[in-house]
Amino acid sequence: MKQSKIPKATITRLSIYYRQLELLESNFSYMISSEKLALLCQVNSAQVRKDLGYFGEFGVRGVGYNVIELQKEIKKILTLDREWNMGIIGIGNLGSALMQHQNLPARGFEFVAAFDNDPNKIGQITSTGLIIRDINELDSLVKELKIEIGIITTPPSVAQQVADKFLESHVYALLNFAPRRIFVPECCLVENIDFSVKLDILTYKLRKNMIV
Amino acid sequence: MKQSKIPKATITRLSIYYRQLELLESNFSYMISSEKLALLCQVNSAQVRKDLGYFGEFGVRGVGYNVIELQKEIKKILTLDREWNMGIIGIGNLGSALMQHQNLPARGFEFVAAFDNDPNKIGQITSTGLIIRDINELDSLVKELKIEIGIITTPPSVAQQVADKFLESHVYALLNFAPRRIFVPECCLVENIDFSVKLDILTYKLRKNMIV
DNA sequence: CATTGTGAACTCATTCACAGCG
DNA sequence: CGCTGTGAATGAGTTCACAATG
Repeated sequence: MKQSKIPKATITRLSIYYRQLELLESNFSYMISSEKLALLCQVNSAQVRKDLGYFGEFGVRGVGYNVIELQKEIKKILTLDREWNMGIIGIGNLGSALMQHQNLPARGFEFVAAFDNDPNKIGQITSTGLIIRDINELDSLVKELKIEIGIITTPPSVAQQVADKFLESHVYALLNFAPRRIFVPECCLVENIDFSVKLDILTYKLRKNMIV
Repeated sequence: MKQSKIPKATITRLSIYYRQLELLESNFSYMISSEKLALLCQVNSAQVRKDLGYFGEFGVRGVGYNVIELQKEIKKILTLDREWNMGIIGIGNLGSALMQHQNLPARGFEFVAAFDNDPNKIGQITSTGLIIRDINELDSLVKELKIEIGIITTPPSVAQQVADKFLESHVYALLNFAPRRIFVPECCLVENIDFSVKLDILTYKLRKNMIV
């Protein structure tokens, strides 16, 4: 393992390869070449080999990669070979939708606590059986439930405050769905998911491609 | 306008600048320097100037950019200066959450039709007042309502079929929330939003940063 | 002998550094 | 004088091309 400067895009692609491998396994594929996997994931085959090459030699020359073995390796690389406890703040439509997402628990991501600041919501039970808590309880629940990942599904106006709360409670990995950049110290990881940005990209390209 | 090879990331950032400018306007800021805007958007100031430079000269040397003017320019670049009609297929939790999203209509993105294949859902009214339609009605409604953007919020197993349906109906810009790559011809635009990929990135980095 | 693994070549993107200008 | 606009320098990421090999 020569962990020399791994492109961020490589990690994204590993995640995509992984899901494709799950699919291949469920179709009883035994081996796969970088060429075929690349085709399925819509990348270059050299890209697949290089991405994997950052972490080891997982293939057999002249043959390809064992589907199940490669899955296991990527699982290890991405640290998906364990459970991750997540807390979510902001139990609106989006937050509720995420909590009900079937795929997440299947992949080791578990919502263990839900928070909101709306007195009408606090105390209610989510469809997945969690009691909606007051944000003031965050600190104690993070400790008790070993929450390591924070999900922000609040309106943008309070996203920063919510991020600060997570930090105070020592949750240093955040997934931010609010369409606003949040500021965090060096030690904290943030990934943003902003679908209005994606819509903007579509409309830009639509005009540029002269489809419109 | 010298549209010579504009990085895709530039478009993403323009969208981010735009939202930041909206915020600045609501705070009654009149002018902003590339330095300050860069700080707010967490990028390099030369990056801001270069991104804008692809499309024109919008600033005043020695002074900066007029907040309202720059907004207008970016709006034009991203084609946000008009309405976009969207159809959505897959009215589960995520689909419902998206339709209720306040920000989208405010920015010109309107859900004008909702589709599902579940007979129990078809005919029901969404919280935003749309009748849930059978997917067979897609073709006629695309024409009638001038749908130009398709949103896919189905389970991954049917994402490809749904994409094909959109293509048959001449919807050539798709936003795919299903965690599966979809295959489309050259002429069609796809943007993927896959939050489990983002979670995988977080867990990878968590271990790498030795926070865990 | 088909396919991996990988240095080298290339392409794309970001940042520097400063001339140009209001 | 201060900040924009931009060519030039640097850096990052992808693809090529082929030697290595099960």
